[in-house]
Amino acid sequence: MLGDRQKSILKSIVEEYIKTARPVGSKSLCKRFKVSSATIRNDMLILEQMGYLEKQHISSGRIPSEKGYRYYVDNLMEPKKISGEDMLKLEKIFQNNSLTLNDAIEKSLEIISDITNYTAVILGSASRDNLLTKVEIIPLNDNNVVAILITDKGHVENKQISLNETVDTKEVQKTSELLNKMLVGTPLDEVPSRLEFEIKPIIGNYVKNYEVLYNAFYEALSSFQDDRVIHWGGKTNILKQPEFNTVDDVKNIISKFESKDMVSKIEETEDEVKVYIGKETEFDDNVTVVKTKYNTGKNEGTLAIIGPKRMDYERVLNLLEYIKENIEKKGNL
Amino acid sequence: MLGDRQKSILKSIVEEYIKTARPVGSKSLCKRFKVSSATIRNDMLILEQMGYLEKQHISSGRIPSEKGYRYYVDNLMEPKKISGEDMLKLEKIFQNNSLTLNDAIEKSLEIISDITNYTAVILGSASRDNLLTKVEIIPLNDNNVVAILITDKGHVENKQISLNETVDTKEVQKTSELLNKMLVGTPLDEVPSRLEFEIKPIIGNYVKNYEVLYNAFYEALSSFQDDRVIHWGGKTNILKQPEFNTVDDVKNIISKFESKDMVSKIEETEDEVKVYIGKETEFDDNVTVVKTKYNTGKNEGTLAIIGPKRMDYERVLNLLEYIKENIEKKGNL
DNA sequence: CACTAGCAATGTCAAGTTATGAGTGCTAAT
DNA sequence: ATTAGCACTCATAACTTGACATTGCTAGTG
Repeated sequence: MLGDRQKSILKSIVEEYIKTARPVGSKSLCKRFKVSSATIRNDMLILEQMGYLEKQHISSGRIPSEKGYRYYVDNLMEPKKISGEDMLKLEKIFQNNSLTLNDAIEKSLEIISDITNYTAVILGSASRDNLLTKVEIIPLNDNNVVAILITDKGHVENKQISLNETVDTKEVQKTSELLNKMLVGTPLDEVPSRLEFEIKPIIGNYVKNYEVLYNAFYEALSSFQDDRVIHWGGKTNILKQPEFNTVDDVKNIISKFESKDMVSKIEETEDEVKVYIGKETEFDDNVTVVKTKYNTGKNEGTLAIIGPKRMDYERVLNLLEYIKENIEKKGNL
Repeated sequence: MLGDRQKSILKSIVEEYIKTARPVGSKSLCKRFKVSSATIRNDMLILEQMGYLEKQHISSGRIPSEKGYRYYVDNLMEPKKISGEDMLKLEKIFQNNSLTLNDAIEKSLEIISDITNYTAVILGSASRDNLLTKVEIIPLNDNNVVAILITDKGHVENKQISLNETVDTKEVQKTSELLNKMLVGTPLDEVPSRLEFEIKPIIGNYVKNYEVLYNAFYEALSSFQDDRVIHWGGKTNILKQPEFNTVDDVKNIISKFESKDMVSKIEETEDEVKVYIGKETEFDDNVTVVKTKYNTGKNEGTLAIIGPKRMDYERVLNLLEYIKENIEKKGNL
């Protein structure tokens, strides 16, 4: 479909635009291809007609379209090795055995956001993937207790509970034992339904005054559902990119970062490093998201890099690939 | 110092500017004061010379200076009662007894941010004010445990710990018991030093292989130090204000919201509702922060509203006052 | 047939121009 | 003490201009 030179021109334009953020004109490519600018222009025209390039206005140079970036990522870019400098910073983290996996993940993504100037996000594992390991109920004073849930991934959730009436500590204790006996091993997102259908019918047999306690716990344990650890690296880095040069663009992306459905839009289910460009992200048309699920057996979640569509794909893909591998290696020890 | 009409003119200008965000000209005040625009201008000139008013350029109307807002807040504004509508929304929260104090605080500040379109912040109590109530150590697998700290205010912190070598569960258990015996009742910020000077010298008597455990716990418990619960309401609300109409202003305030010393800049030590305008905030020259410490005996922290200097002071002050009172009433039950 | 030289056409951008309107400061009169 | 009147200043928006970059097209060339 595309001639060799056309592919090569597309590649050059994408890479030049990634570097400079300015539309690329035909003249600037003459030397590299040893043809006249008119020839380049002819090829550019074809590339534009096929949807790989765009113009900002009739007499501007060309910039890659989303289709163009996609073609570049899928067919043209050449994997570069991670630079020695970058490698050094990351190796330090993964060779430090006293860091927990979570700490290593957070630190490495912070480094990526630092060296790339993009924004990095880590989403902890979804509640459906966490099995309840222990429920702890700790009394604070007459009316208040703290409920703590610990999951098999080491994730901890807590919620303070206010009991309308003073309840005997022993009853609280019994409830706690019952919950542990019945709920350990349950995926976090099934806790509410098991509370309702398995605990509720029998709790009266064990615990006096059970209604107060049951209601309080039901509300507390249900509220964990959509809680999710989010860790940001370089949250405002993306604002440094020249594409965010209007007030509206900046406000818009910041609002999206703070919005409630950000988690669901960013979460990745695929096991490899994937690239989503512009509309493909379903998050924001102006950005590219490179992301992957990591899974160490004990622990899983999503790693994501958010940057402009004009992203340094070769570099970011390799960095993320490298980190994913090292996380999974470390996690399997 | 200031004549009655001059005070009244200042009040009008502040209130008009709060409402419209546009400089106020002399003509627009003629009707209200039944004098000519020239007379108003003469007074404006005096107010400007005394530092209460400013001009954006030589032929613009006047806007209040920081000193002008300060004078308005201290001397001119008249406390308005909270509107019935606002009151209704807030009462619902404080009359719901099954909400914990923390939930009530969060919900009420979210409502304030909603109805005012400013940004609300809640800072949980500082670690120095939290006494350790319990340390829980929960094993996940051979190499990993979760350490959980519970404080008397119901605040929970947790940290996963990776042990380089496999350690006998019994030893972990003993360490946990020792930590509880020695540390319960300690303010959170004194935990590290007590670990070092009281636990370290004796832990060897109780626990085999204590070095691995001690080091891991030291690192984990020290990392809690500056952790602090921050809860935002309407974090991006402030961007809706017309004063944030350049890219730089938006980037600047967002960066400040994300910065590490945000907590220390916002924390309030005074027990009443206080107003900090512009430079007085020591946080950002373009904003006003209205804030107060709340203290229920069991629980304390800071409530803050961040908005433009052109803030609806009468309303915000009363809302915050109302919430503070209700929090403390509820907390003392 | 692939390539090229040349050129008119079209757009951005920055700088300069103009007209309009809002609002001030000052002065002389009441 | 207050006012009417006027010259003055400045922001803003609309328009103009010239410099520049780049394109699409056409007529040629090897």
